[in-house]
Amino acid sequence: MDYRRTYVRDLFKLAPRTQTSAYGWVKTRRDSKGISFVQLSDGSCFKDLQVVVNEGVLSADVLRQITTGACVRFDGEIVESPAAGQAVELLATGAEIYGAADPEKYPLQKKGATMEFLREISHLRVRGNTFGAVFRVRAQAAFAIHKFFYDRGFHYIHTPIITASDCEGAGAMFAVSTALESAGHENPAYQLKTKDPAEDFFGKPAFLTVSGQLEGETMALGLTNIYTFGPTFRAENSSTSRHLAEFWMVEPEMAFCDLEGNMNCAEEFLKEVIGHILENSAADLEFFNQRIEPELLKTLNHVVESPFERLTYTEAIKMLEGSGETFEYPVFWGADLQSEHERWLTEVKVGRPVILTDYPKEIKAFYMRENEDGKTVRAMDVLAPRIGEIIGGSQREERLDVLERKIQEFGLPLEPYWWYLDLRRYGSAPHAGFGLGFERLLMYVTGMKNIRDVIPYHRTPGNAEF
RNA sequence: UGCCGCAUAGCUCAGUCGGUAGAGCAGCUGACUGUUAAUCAGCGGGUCACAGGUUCGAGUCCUGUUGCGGCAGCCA
Repeated sequence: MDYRRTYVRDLFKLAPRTQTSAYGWVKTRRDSKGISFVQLSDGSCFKDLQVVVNEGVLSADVLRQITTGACVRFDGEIVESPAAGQAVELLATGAEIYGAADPEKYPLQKKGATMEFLREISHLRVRGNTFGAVFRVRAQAAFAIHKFFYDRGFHYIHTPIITASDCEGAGAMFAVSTALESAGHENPAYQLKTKDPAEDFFGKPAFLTVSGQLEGETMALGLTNIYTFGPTFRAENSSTSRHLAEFWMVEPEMAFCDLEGNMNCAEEFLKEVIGHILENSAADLEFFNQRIEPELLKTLNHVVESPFERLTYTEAIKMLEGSGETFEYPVFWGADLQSEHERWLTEVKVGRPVILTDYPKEIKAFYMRENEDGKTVRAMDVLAPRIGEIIGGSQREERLDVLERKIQEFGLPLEPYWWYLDLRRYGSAPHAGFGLGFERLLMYVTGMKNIRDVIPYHRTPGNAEF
C-alpha cells in the first residue's frame, strides 16, 4: 500500500470504465433487493463516493461487515451513475475489510447528534460531515497563513513554549516543574520534591508561554519581518464558548512599521486568508452555510470585498454614547469596552469587522507605544461580528526611557526584562505587530458556535481527555 | 470565579397531580431490482447522573455532590 494512492476526491475525476480502488470508512449502507449502496469517505473531500454492490459480487461474510464505521477497500470500475445525486460511482468487483465496526456499539450515527455528544467522542467525530469539514478547513487556513507571510518575505520563527518570565501580562500561566513527582507507578499519589524554585529544573519558576510576542520582537529587530504560529497556554479559569486553555496563535512582528502599517497588514491578512479558504474549501463552506450558519457565505464574501471600518477608541465611545441603547455596563471614556459594546459596534452599527485604535493607556499592556497626548497608546483591536476580538495588536514602545517608565508604572520589575530593554538600548527601531487567535478565526470562517469544536482535542478547565 | 439552566434507552427527547418507563431515530430480523438521512413490517433494548432525605410509595419533592451547557468577567 502506497500513500500516493488515488484519493476519493480524485476518483470523481476519473473517466468511466477506469479500473481502480477506493479506500475509506463506511458512512452508511442502503440495501434493496439484489443491490447495496455504500457511502464511502476517506476525508479527502466533503463528498462521499457511492459504491454499488450487486448481489453475489461479495461474499455474505464480507457484505455483513460493511456497516457504518467499518474501514474498507473496494475494487471496481468507475461508471456513470444512472441515478441523480452523483455523476459517477464505483461499481464494485471486490472488497477487503481492514477493520470492522460492531454496529451495535459504534457510537457515531448517521443522524442527529448534538455537538456536546460528539465532543465526548472527539476521536471518532472527524469521520462525520461536520468535523471532516472543520479539520479540512483548519488545515487549509493554516496553509493560507503560511502562504500569506511567505509571499511577503516574512520569516517563520519558533519562539519558546517554556518561559521563565512570569510577567508577560497576558493572563494566568501554567507552571512547568519537575518538583512534583509521582510516588511510583503503583501509587498514583504525587508528592512535592522541593518547594524551592532554585532547586527546580530551570533554577527558577518556569511557565508555559502566554505569547511569543516579546521573543518575536527580538527576532524582528534583526530579520525585519517575522511571524510565529504555535501553541499558546492560558490558565485562566474561564469556561466560555470562546476560550481554550491551549490554543494556537499567529503573531507577526514587523520592524519599520507603525500602527497604520499594522492595520493594513491585519486587514490584508484576514481578507487574503478568508479569500483563500473561499476559493479552496468551497464544498466545505457550502456545507457550513447550509447546516451551521445560514449567513456564512454572505458574511465572508462581504468581509473580503469591503474595507474594514477604522475608528479610534474615542470615536467609538462617542458612537456608543449617542447610540440610544441601554447597556448593562456604562459607557464612558476610560472604560474598557464590554462584549455588549463590541457587539453593537460590529453587528448593529457597522455590520463588518471594525478596527479600533488608540485606547487609554491604563487598559492596555505596558509595551504599547504612548501617544503624544500622554493618555492613549497605539493599540488596535480588530473586532468581528459574532465572535468579538479576533486580533489584538499595537505599535510597540521603542523608546528606552518611556518603556522603563511604563514598566515601573505597571508595577513590574525591570530586571527580568533586561533583554527586552536591550532591544531599545542597541539599534532600536519603530516596530509593530499583532496576535490572532487561530481558533477564533476558524469559528468565524466555519460558523461553528463553540471554540472546542474547531480544535481536535480541546483543553478547558476540568478537561484534558484524549 | 459569579449567575442561570440541564442530566430518563446507543442518540434526540416526552413523562400531567408523587402511584413501579414512553416515542422517534439508531441496532437486529425480514420484505422490496437504483437507493440518496431510502421505504415498509416485526423484535430486542433502562443503575431515570451519584449520595442522602421526606413519603405507604420518588424519574417526579428537598439537600448535597459530580458532569455538561449558556451568559458575564478575563482574554486571542
